[in-house]
Amino acid sequence: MQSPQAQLEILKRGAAQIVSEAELLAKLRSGRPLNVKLGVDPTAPDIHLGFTVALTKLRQFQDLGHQAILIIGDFTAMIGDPTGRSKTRPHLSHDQIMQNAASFQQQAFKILDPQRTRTVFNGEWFEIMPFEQVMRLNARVTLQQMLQREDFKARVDRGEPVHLHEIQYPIMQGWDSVKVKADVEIGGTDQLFNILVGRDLQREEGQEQQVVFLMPLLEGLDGVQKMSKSLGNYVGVSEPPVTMFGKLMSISDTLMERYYLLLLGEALPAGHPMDAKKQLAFRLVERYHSREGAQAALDDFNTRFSKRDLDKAELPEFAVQSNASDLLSVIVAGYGECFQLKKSRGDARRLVEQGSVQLNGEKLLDVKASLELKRGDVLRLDKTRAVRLA
RNA sequence: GGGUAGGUACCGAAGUGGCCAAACGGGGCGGACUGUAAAUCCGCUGGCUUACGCCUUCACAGGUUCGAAUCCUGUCCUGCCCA
Repeated sequence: MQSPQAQLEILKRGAAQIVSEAELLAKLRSGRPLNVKLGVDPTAPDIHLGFTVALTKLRQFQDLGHQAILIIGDFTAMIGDPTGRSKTRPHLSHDQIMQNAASFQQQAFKILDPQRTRTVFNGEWFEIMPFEQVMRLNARVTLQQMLQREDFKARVDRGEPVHLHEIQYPIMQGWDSVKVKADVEIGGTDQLFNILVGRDLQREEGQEQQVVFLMPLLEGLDGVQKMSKSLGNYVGVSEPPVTMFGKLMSISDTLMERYYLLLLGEALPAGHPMDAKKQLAFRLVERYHSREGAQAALDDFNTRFSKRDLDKAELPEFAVQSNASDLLSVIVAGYGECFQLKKSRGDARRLVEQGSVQLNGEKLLDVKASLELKRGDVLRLDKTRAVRLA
């Protein structure tokens, strides 16, 4: 094992804030494996790259000999973390949450070392917690503290509702830390308050306090808001190689620099930005899939976009129904069957009229023109989607 | 519980009896230009329709009216002030 000082240097890389470094160093000096907690609410079945920033850091702790404690917030997910949210989260059923949790764990272990990971569900203690204890924990946090939080404050200022169950969230997250005797809790910078509550509760319970270990939040594909499923600006780790590659290629140059730092832990390489971007996409696809998958995605990207040669690209096969002879029906069916997208005939008409739809490279601008489709024809639907007729 | 202001399309927001499928902004999508980048310009953005037009929508349910997002009644939800 590396010296405490050396470990600290490695761990600090990429971190946004640590409360405090001195405490962390002291814990590292104890020589025992530290309990490093990372909590996640399985509100969605997929992990996206934003969350991998914290997971990657947790893995780093593991590699240094520490114990990861992955808390699956099956109970807290029903409340929904209000952090950074401008609205109350919708309620999820417990069944749905457990399904999400299962696929979540599978994906998390693409990054974590299962040998050094303990997974716990917080429903284990919250489902049976007596109300008396709930009250006692609530006595630890003041209304003023909650109102100072930017997310609640903004909602109050805008005259939007803040529900009481939402302000329970930090307390619950803090109690998780007590239950697992966390030495360190990793989270995004928006988790500062929640993690600090954990420290309070631990002290109250006579435990050693956890170190707050914050990672920067990763911006989503739009480059502005943080990556989140609900904003649709995410890259999921279980998305197919070609999709993942494509999404990464669409980011802006400035965002690419962030991704290099937070996802690869490196500086942006010199050279043409596009080459750097291809390299970024390649390496991330390789990490979550395979080298072959990454190579195939790169090749596909090159033929489809760099060479604009749709004819040689891998495209989904689409069998046109004999009764769907008009162009709009073909387009709508193509979106539905090959891309699971619901498009209306109006959407399809717009695409045609605006010159997005092409047959073998020729724009089809006339909605009502008679169609002569044959096997092997390439029908381009929009910038990123095309099908081959079967 | 009392008073009061509200609930409009993905979001914000105008509209207070017909000219409203509903201004405007954001977001999104498409085209041109590119490196599936950024910036810029143009177009589209409830459903069906080649089109005329038709259909469903302005919290929900009823009602008044030739005609309702707009008026009335009830219900649900939210902010603010008072308790």
